[in-house]
Amino acid sequence: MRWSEIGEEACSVARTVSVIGDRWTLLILRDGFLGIRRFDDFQARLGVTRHILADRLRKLVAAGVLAKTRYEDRPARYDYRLTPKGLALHPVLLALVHWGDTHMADGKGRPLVLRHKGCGCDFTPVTVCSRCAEPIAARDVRVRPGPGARRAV
Amino acid sequence: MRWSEIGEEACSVARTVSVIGDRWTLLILRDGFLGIRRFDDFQARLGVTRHILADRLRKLVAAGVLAKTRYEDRPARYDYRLTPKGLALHPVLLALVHWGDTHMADGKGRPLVLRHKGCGCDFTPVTVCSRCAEPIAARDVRVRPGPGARRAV
DNA sequence: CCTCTTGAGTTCCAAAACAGAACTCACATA
DNA sequence: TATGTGAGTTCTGTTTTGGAACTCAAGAGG
Repeated sequence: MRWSEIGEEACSVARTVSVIGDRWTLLILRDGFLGIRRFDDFQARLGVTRHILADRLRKLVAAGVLAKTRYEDRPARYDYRLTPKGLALHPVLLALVHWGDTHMADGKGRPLVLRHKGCGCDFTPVTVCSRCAEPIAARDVRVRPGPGARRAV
Repeated sequence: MRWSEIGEEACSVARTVSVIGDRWTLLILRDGFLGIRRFDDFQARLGVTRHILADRLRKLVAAGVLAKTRYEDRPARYDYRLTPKGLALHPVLLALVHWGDTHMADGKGRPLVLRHKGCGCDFTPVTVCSRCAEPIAARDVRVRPGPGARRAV
């Protein structure tokens, strides 16, 4: 199967992966959430080649995750900022950060500390059930085919 | 920068991406959470070429996300199952599924429905603050360098 | 005994993606 | 006129994929 085909699968993970399932794309999003907007800033922070960066930004814009806006005329200058669809990826990034902090630590402590403005405390993200608000573990979830399924699980 | 170097960054996202930031790896994990364990089952479901699958499974085992166990002797047969470290990726997968359901839907409804055994209801995952239990939005989070940081954010 | 099947891979080749560096283009400043 | 900046594109050679066939060990069928 080709990369270009996986977005057509009847699976939300496959569709999501078709948009963000790339090392550079995930790092671009990380920097996007940290406030990076300009081409050269992404390039300098990521160390990605300019060619690949241009390609990934184009794809993220096409997917509606980033919006390219002209922030200056003469000379024309553009930046890339997260759309509402892009901002909705925040839980994904929080989950990645938390897993990395917990399972890929190097003994020097967390590279970043997250503070919740709502309560003023440093926090870690917790995934809970939308119905009962209890934390969810892998064993607590039963999966079954939904209306959009094409095959049995 | 090469793929092999990004795991050394002082960033939990980069370290996490160095392990799971690959289209096939994420789909392997998806199937792992759905109970797939054997080489040929992964291959048939994913449509990935066998040597890429062998490579990704090897890397996931090396990273401690999957464990390769002999489930039969004579002939020797092995399977791959999630370790506790791998099971800890569950929130990442839930976040990916939820984003795909919400933002990549094709109008046919959700491919999978998740039921929480704890309360017996179909649910969606919600990311909340570990301190105040309120849902977290991107705008509610302030990020600052932690003890493991190597540079200012 | 000989062939077929299953599970878990490995090997080979061509096609695609990538890294690194240099180059373009439009304007701005010294 | 020379230098710099932002946002890319082009060129070249190396890696990584995709696709298909092949290996190996053992059990099953005839």
